[in-house]
Amino acid sequence: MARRGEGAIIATMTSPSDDSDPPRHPCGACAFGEASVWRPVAPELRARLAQGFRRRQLARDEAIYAQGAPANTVYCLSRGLVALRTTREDGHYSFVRLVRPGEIFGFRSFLARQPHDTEARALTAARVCVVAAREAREVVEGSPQVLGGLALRCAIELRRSRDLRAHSRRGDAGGRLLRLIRDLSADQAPDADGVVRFRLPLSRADMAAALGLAPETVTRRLRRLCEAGALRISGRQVELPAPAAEGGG
Amino acid sequence: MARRGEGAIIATMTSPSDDSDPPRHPCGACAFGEASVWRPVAPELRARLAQGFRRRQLARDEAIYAQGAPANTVYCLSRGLVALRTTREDGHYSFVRLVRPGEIFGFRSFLARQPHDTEARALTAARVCVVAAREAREVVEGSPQVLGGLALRCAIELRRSRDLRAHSRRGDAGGRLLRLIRDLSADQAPDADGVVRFRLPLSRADMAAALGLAPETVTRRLRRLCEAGALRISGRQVELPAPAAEGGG
DNA sequence: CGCGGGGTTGATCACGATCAACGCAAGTGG
DNA sequence: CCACTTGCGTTGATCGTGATCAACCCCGCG
Repeated sequence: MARRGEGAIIATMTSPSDDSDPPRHPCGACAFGEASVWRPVAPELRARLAQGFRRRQLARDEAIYAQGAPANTVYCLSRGLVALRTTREDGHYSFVRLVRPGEIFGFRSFLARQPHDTEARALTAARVCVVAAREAREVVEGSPQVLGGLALRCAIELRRSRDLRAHSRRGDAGGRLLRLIRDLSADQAPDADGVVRFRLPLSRADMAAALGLAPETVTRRLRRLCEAGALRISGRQVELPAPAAEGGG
Repeated sequence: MARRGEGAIIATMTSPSDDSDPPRHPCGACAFGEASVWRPVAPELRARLAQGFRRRQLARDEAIYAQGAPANTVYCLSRGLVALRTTREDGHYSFVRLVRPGEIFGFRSFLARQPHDTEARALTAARVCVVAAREAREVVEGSPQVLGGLALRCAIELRRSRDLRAHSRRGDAGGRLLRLIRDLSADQAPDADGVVRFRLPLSRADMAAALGLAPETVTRRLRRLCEAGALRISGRQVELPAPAAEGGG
């Protein structure tokens, strides 16, 4: 439950317990059964929830919903990574949020009853649990605890967003970039030698958008980070050496 | 109900209807009775809400709660302006949010059941409605609609925060600064000649923190804006000429 | 009178944006 | 199999911007 580093670009939710969790309600089948927003669902609503529930397998780069689309579903990511982006009329796009396993998305539009203001797209092969808005509303209206959980997630997300904004200027681009990559590697288990090797789920343009930089700057800073020995990167392939226990606090 | 400009630094909630609204429930006394989060309070809970309810008059620069303080209250601003700021260990502080009349604050910590991560301070003489967390929780647990309203506010705030982050880099510092000042003047009625005259509620340092700039840059850009005729400013006193109907769509 | 905080000004400089060109790999179609 | 295209990433050159450090000013205040 330890709070992640002050300036963490991306924070994790609770860690998945085990996949062997018995599927007691629709969402119980995923690893986040206990932590699911739908968890304390009233028995009489369980069937209703099951009705609006379905699971979806996503290929890398597959779209989940488009910007401006009506928000008639709430999503929970059980595997993989999902990016939330917005494109504006002038063509500029920004990286709104990275969704990690166990997190829900699409709920902001669901709560506000507005069309999605972001586009959701799988960054890797992924699996999402989908709950139709109609059933979701019934469940939410029937069980205040679920609504409370939703509100809590929203509050958490709000804090994260604020932290992001506050820290978006802190330090130089290199430091922020390194932090972003470290955060992206958080799910990856280190190799035997302590080095974390993984495929970067974000393009240079994505990283640039996430950090408020130009793609060229990302390239250059990455190279400087390489030269400084902070990491090795070739294309999307990253090697992140053990952080040498520098995380004091 | 028209949505504010895309890049509005600060968005307004609903406009106050009238002060003559009969005080049907504790919050009915303020101008936002109809729009209050506590509004659809169940009759049996009204007394409970009244118990935890009180009103507070604030002088300019008076603190409402400190960063790190336990979040045992939820606030609704009925008059004046309030600033939410965070200070970090290294001394740097950031301007998290400006609270306008009709908006609630302190609810994020209330929802997350965490101590306040921001400090709240009145920027002008202000009046807040305070609801004790204990009673607030009872009301929220007893009436899902109130919780729903709270969640909605949270969702709105989340969107605002995201927009802020996405736009925080857009355009040059001068443009963002002018937009900030225009937003700050939104409550002010224009003079007979169409010029809006008001006292700036933010210090240079606050504006800098809100925009991610250095105070010196704020000073310089303000002067350039003056020279360009976009506004007149002397100390905290601002004159904002009519925006020449440039607000297209 | 000295003090202190907020605000201003000046000089300097590193940083990152921008534009343009190029490399490279993965598709695509013949 | 090879030309062609397309998108992503890289490199280079240039330039404006805003951060930083330092000094100073102004004003209120004890």
